Amino acid sequence: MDQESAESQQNSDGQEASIPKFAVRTITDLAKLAGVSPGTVSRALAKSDKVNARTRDRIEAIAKEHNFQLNQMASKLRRRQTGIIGAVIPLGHERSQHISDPFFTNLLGHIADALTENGYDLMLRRVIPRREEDWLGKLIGTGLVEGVLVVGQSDQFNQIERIAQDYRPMVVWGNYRAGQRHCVVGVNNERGGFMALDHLVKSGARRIAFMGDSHAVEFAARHSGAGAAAKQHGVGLLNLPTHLSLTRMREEISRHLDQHLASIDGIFAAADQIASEVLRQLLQRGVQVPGQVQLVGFDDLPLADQTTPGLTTIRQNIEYGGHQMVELLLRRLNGEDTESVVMDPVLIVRESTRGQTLSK
Amino acid sequence: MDQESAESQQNSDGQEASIPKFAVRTITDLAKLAGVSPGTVSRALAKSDKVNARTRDRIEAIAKEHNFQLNQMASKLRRRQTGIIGAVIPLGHERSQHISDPFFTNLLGHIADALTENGYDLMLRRVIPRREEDWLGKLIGTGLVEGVLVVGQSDQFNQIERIAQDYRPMVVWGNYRAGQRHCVVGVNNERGGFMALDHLVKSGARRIAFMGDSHAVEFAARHSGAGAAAKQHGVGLLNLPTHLSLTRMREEISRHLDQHLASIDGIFAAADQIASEVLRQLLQRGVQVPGQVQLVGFDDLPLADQTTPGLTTIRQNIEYGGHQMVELLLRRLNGEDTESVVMDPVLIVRESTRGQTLSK
DNA sequence: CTGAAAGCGCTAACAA
DNA sequence: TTGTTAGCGCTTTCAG
Repeated sequence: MDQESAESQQNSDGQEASIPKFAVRTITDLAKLAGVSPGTVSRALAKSDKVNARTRDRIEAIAKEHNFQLNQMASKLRRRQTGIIGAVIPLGHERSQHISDPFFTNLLGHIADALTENGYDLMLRRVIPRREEDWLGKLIGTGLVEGVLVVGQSDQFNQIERIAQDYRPMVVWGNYRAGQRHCVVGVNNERGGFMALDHLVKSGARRIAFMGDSHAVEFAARHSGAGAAAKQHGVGLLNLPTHLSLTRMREEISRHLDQHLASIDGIFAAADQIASEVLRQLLQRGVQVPGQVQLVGFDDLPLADQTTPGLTTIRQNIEYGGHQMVELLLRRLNGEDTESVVMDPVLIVRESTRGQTLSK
Repeated sequence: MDQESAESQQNSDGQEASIPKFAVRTITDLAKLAGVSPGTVSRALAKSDKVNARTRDRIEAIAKEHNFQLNQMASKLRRRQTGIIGAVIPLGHERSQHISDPFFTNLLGHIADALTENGYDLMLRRVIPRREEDWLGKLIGTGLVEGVLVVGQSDQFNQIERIAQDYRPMVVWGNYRAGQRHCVVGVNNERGGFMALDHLVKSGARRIAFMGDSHAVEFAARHSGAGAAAKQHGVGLLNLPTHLSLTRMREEISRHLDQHLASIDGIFAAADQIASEVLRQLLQRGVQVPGQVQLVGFDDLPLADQTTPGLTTIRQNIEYGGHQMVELLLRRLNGEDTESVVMDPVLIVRESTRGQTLSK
């Protein structure tokens, strides 16, 4: 219908006074300008070698001049590849919707970088599993994403496992459980928990409390590992449930300390943020750390090195983990079948314990 | 060609033993099963009222049974709407690629929530402007995103301004400068800086240092506001450049303190993370806070309330800011032309200063 | 209320 | 090396 107006440089509506250049939005527009067919333009822009170098350069020049960019939607549809990876953070174990665990946001940063390096884009989604039943299936089934990275298992182990049965390109950050189906990257939480408690005992603590939220798989594993170590050493382990959201955490810790401070000399906090708040409340109460109570955290976030005294903690290599997740996903996208990666935790001794390094 | 095999339930390849149900991937497959045309299926799935309620229910049932989901790529292409918002964090002022300012990741969380509530998806991209020349244009021009949220201006004010000239659906977190073109949401940094310094002076400090990275627009504004307050009170303001990346920050602060500690009694750190590290190093050196040196931060991150002594700081309402950004973007997507939003900073007095509240 | 038909903008055979 | 053609899977007129 109005193709003939395409060539005309003048604009009769008189709106745009400046440079009435014909807007070149489609590959066909560009083809017309270059005097070639759309197919050739497509090949040129894809830097295909099946096109004359000279024409390619010419087309590229025109494209740049009009700063033309391919319509990704169309391209992706046709090629049946989206180049998009979905990252989803399930918030099942925290009612508070707005919690932002610095560990996860950190991990996400590394994931984003690794994906970008490999030419993929990242679609981020935070979901409250309770509200949306089939949160994973809904993300996957639409054909929008080529693969999925799940950041944290929350309390959704079974749901993830179910999806993994017939969906390959998925990698999960979390805890590995023997015989599981989905490909997971994470630290050996059980072992980390064991090390934390072992270190406390070897540093002289005898009446030790665990603080964390055992509804989340990873925390549960840390608790279980700590329990094993306690048993082995013949000491008890008091379980004091504590959530991650700051406001809840505060009052819970306060209550825990009110009730149990007198009878404990060691605390294993299942996350550094918890440890940091515990430390603060201990100091506020005039308790000596590590003099009266020794304290071990988990994660080795930057903040662990920022408190006074510095926090003894169990390190997870978050950067390595993020890159590992992406690499495994890429392999899976490629048809390979990858094993889970369980990283060894490392004990970092700072000043919140009396400094006995873990004897191997 | 092979349409006739569609109806057949048996699979001659003998691969899948379990439930050889015909895979229904396209709207056309579904249409066949339901005995209607693709168009009707499309309408039914879109819950259009131009379709018989009974047929709609039937189609929905079949869809659920085969858990069919629309191919988003195709749908988006056809409707010329992607439902995707791009969020981009420019990392221009930090060489270190892997910095993850907790303030921004926090903000991002709120943005993600607000977008989800409005049915949009979020595509996240972190860019190093130096490497990619036209980072904003490249994100916008592809038709992949319907709008863009820029999280932090970094040192890219001009680039953003350039794009804003002819691209409407963009909202930026950052500093407002009179007469600027792009729509920005942020706190009045100049004023915040003023308040911080004013508070230090009113609390008795006279020889005050500023620590921050003035290459970033927002920090520069905080510095400038602090300078104005200093001038008004007739005190000096020492500028001690300090970066955000932890390793650099550490040595810089250490050096600053080596050189200037003797001659200062107040520090305004342009971000809470800087303040927190300053505090740590001060305590380590046995300096009394606020006794010998008073300290004010900026942001009011959770960590500001976690240090001992607690950090006096300038609060930005990050949750409100995130929601505001999304709301403005939605309005712009709707054709409205929105003004920038400049929020008032709030002084939060804790223990790192001697506690004089800002006289109004 | 439903079906037929025409594309969204691009890519990939297949010919020339 | 280039042009032509046939769709990717969906939505949306336009008839009926």
